[in-house]
Amino acid sequence: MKKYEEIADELRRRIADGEYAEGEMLPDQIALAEEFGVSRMTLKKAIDMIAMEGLIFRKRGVGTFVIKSALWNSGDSKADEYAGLSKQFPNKTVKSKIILFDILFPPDNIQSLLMLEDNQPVYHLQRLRIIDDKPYILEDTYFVAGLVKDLTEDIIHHSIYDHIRDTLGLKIGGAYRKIHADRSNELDWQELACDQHTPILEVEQVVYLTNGTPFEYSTARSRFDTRSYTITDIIKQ
Amino acid sequence: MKKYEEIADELRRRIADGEYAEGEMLPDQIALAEEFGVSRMTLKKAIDMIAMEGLIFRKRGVGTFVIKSALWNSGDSKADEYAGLSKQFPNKTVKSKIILFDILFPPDNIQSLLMLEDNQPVYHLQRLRIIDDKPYILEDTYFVAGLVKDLTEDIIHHSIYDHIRDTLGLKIGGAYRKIHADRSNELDWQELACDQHTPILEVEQVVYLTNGTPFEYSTARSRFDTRSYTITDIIKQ
DNA sequence: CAGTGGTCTAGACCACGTC
DNA sequence: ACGTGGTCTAGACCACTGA
Repeated sequence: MKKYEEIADELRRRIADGEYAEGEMLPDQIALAEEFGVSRMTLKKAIDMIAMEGLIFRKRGVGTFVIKSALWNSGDSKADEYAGLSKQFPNKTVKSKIILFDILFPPDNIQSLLMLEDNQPVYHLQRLRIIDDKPYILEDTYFVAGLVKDLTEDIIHHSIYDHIRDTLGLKIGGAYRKIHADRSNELDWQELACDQHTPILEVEQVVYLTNGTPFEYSTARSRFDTRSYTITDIIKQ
Repeated sequence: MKKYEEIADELRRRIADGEYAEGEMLPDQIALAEEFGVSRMTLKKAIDMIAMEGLIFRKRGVGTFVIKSALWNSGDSKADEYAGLSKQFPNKTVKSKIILFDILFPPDNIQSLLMLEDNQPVYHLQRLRIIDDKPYILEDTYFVAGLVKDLTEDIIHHSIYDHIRDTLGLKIGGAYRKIHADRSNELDWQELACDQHTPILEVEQVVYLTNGTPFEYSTARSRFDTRSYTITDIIKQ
């Protein structure tokens, strides 16, 4: 365990426990460095981390303070987003209905978004994700077949991301997302139990590996009254 | 100008100009530190910055590489989001129609989101933002009156965020956002030129100062076919 | 094994706010 | 003037990868 991570953990704990109360000033960096027995640079790295998380803020010439809104506290680790639905809802039953599973050469727009050549095939997968027996998300996904190998019927019924991460050993680097509202289409009516005038929330994304190679293009559609997308945005000053 | 910012700028330029091509390895940190005449710690800080922006990735024991998708390149600085519509569309005419402007004690849910006591009033402002003479966003905003002072008819016709930042000297720290799809309501029909069955994209947010004090709660509604919300998400490894 | 990036040090000086 | 956080150094050692 790196020293700055250990120190950051301890500082997070002190804030959560109220040892450093909201709005109050922390001890200065020199005092903290002495307390933890590290150099000031190392201590500052720990401080930088929890500042990025939005727990504290700093004023040069004044001090370091606990931020007032513990609102977006340490609870929701962003990594969950890529862990799959089963991890996001540990207390619910998550099932999948496979609507379509095929391998093919992608249409032009998708080929270009995934930066593919003409001879590179993709898996095309449509799944309805069902939570506690209610239809929740209608996924339409294209995976680059050369990267996301060995997709089987068994895997697509469970967590594809577990397979990508654990079996294939690929590392996810990030995603580009676009969130729309949309009119519902025939497939929505069938699968999401809605009618022609039900608004739909759609999350469209391209997901990349750490080296910048795109490996997935997908859209995820839900009824307007079952899902919303949340973001906490902290400005780097 | 800080040294690590200067170095980061230069490295960004080299990547943009193709001097370091996509997928290629950069010189190692010691060589770069010597070239720029700085210590390795300072050079690494510059490298860290552009890695967070998603331009490069690193493999310990191997090297530092230019990421393949220069897609989400340095173009779109996120700070724009808080600069107001007039800055986001510099080539278009941005107008505002004031629908409602009032000062009052907020309803309970908003009082709690803004962490206010019973005796703290808020401004309530409804504006239609018009771009190139087309209705675009219907804003419904509550400002904490104790923080966002001296709102006048003149200011609300132009940029409120300029007033907050420049005149009042407040520093924005971040925001918590929720993005929904919704059915349209009567006000939408009137102001956004749509009918009863037009889906609406709504961005609901609480905006905070750097010390964590919330100062704004707002919703921004648009027709589904005029706006979408984009995010680039880079995972810290 | 050589070469890479990651961590850490003990100190120095600077920029800023407050008194 | 003083105390705060921000930057920077010159060097050390470690962890990992690939030949």
